[in-house]
Amino acid sequence: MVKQTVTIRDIARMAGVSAGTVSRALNNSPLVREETRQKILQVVRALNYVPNRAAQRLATGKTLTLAVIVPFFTAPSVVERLKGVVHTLAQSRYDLIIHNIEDPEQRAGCFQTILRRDLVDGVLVISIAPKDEEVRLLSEADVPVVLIDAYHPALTGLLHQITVDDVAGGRAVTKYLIGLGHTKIGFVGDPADNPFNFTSSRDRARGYREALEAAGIPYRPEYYAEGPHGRRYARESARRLLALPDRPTAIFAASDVQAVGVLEAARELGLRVPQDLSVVGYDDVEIAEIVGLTTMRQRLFESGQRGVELLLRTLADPTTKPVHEVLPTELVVRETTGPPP
Amino acid sequence: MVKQTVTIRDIARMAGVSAGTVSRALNNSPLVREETRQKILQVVRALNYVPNRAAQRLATGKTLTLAVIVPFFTAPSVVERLKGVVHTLAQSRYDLIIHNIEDPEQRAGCFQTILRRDLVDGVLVISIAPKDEEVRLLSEADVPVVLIDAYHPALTGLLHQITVDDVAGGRAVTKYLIGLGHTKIGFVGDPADNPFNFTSSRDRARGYREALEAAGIPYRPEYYAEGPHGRRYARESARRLLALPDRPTAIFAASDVQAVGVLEAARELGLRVPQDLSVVGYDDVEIAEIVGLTTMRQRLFESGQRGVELLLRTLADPTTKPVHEVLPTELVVRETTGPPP
DNA sequence: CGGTTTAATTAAACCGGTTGCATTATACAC
DNA sequence: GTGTATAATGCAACCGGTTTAATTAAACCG
Repeated sequence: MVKQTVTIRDIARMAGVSAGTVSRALNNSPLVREETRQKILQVVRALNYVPNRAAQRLATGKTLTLAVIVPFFTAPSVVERLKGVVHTLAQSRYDLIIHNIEDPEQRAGCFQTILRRDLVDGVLVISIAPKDEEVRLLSEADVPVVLIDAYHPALTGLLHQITVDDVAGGRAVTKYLIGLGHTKIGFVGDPADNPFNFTSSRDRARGYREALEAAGIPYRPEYYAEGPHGRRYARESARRLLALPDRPTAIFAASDVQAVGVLEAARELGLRVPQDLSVVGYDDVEIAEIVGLTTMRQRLFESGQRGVELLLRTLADPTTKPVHEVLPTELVVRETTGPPP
Repeated sequence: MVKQTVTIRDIARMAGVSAGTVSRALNNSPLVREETRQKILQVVRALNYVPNRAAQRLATGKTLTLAVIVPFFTAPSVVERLKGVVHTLAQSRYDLIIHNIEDPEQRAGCFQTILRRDLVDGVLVISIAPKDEEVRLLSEADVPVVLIDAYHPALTGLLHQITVDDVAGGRAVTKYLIGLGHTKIGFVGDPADNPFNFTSSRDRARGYREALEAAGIPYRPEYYAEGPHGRRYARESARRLLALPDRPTAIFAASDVQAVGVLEAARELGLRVPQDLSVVGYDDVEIAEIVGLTTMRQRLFESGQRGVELLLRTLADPTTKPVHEVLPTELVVRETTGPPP
């Protein structure tokens, strides 16, 4: 065990006061005479004293640390949200510890250990929708939790939740394509049932079906393809769709990354975009602008930012009522969409 | 101050032993009879006891936490390295706290506070080359530090450093272009003198000049352009280069992101790639593959991974000699390069 | 000026673990 | 059986802050 170079008692001795007074002086207690405080601060500066974090935590029960649980390796949109979190937290005095979820099994253990008061003061969860059996764990956690891009109906009113209305977004994209004149519209997304319990693709697909129905266009199962997230799998899915005898004239991809896969498939097959095929993505991450992709913009960075704000507010005032905020989306039309051939 | 629900003394009482024995049992001390240990573990499980981290830290002087200092908002390559760090650390019992550097002023403060034993046990620094005045701070830090994609000659032998040979990389790219027959080769990069003290662009430019010289091609200052990192600025730089009366037939960009900017400029000007203009990037991040960019691949993820390994090794055995590892690079030829027109 | 409030300060008891040292239980040898 | 070495355990002192209660100093009042 290594002893600290300068402790509060050293400061106390040198300033000719007791440790308690030094502590109060540093924590801006009004119980210290201004003159005494100045003397103490002088010594503190002279010795370059910084209080021991572990001791503070033990004594106060506060950790001054927050945790973020994030599936870091899944999608660029997740990184963008994380950036929002990191940026906003930089202005506060909280430290941020990052817990990456690499595979589904880690989830349980992670939730179990993290949600304890002596480890962190609060938790942010990005893009991991709780399963039914995790609801109790989350609602009974003894630290405040904020879900970003994650949602469970049973948690409304218990936790802060920040989402977008993916069903409405999916509807809007599909309606836009229908408005262009398309009737043969395909969908490429993640498996509705996936180990991380990502719900966005599922919800966007629902909006897609609703919009078709509303326009009186029958839903054709052969136009719906799902596969693991990522460009490669999306490309394969798109290949299948585009190889159909009566192939779609437009494809709605559940994310920009997948839309790029669709574009690659189109290029392989010699289809011109948007003349032969229209493609729409979702998220508006940087790559969308680069490849000129029409997409549904989400406020990714802002979602992280907002999550931190809510968490900090709750920490400052634990009686804050948990809210469910729905961030807006916005269609960004670029060069991958046009009327059907 | 909130008291913990279950403490080590509760366990001790219920198991009919002393707190010290419980502590030893949980830390696998050989000083505990197997039978006693089992009895204790049983109680621990029954009460769902987890030791208080703050108390452990205070008592042992170990924090079980590492910090990573990273300019999160600058480039995708940085994110990729961070992923390597996060992934590798998941297998250890260390927590990772992330410190984002958003602007140059934060650097100093960040280094000052982080490098203290009672905050973290070790520090990783990604892509931030120390300035001369920071060298002392780093070498006198009372925790081990590993630099990833960052380097200072005065720190050799004092800290672990993981880099690539950017000068050699720049030379190789330029040589490759010369081999294709190009003699009019431009360079688009970051300012050699930038607030974050990023050195990679500067070094790659040096390699570029060396290769030109070695081939007997005179260096033309009007073929060299620098501007803030990012696609936009690179596009502007490229526009300038391509507007020259005797414009270059190839452009070497200091990063993939910048190479994409160059491609955009070429498209604007109606130049075909690679027939009219060859473009080479650096890093091989995901976007390079998507746009079919010829580039110099770096082992980004691996650099983070390796950094963690070295840090963990040093923590386990403080006598470990600090090394300077140079990771290899590899030219990946795709569709943006060809012989000059 | 003595008595009473009020303001500052100190002393000591926490917080919940770990660990050196003393002590007791157990094993072993003679 | 006693003596001695060894294995387990208990006790209490840490670690370095914060905070309550007790104490002292300063201010106020009639």
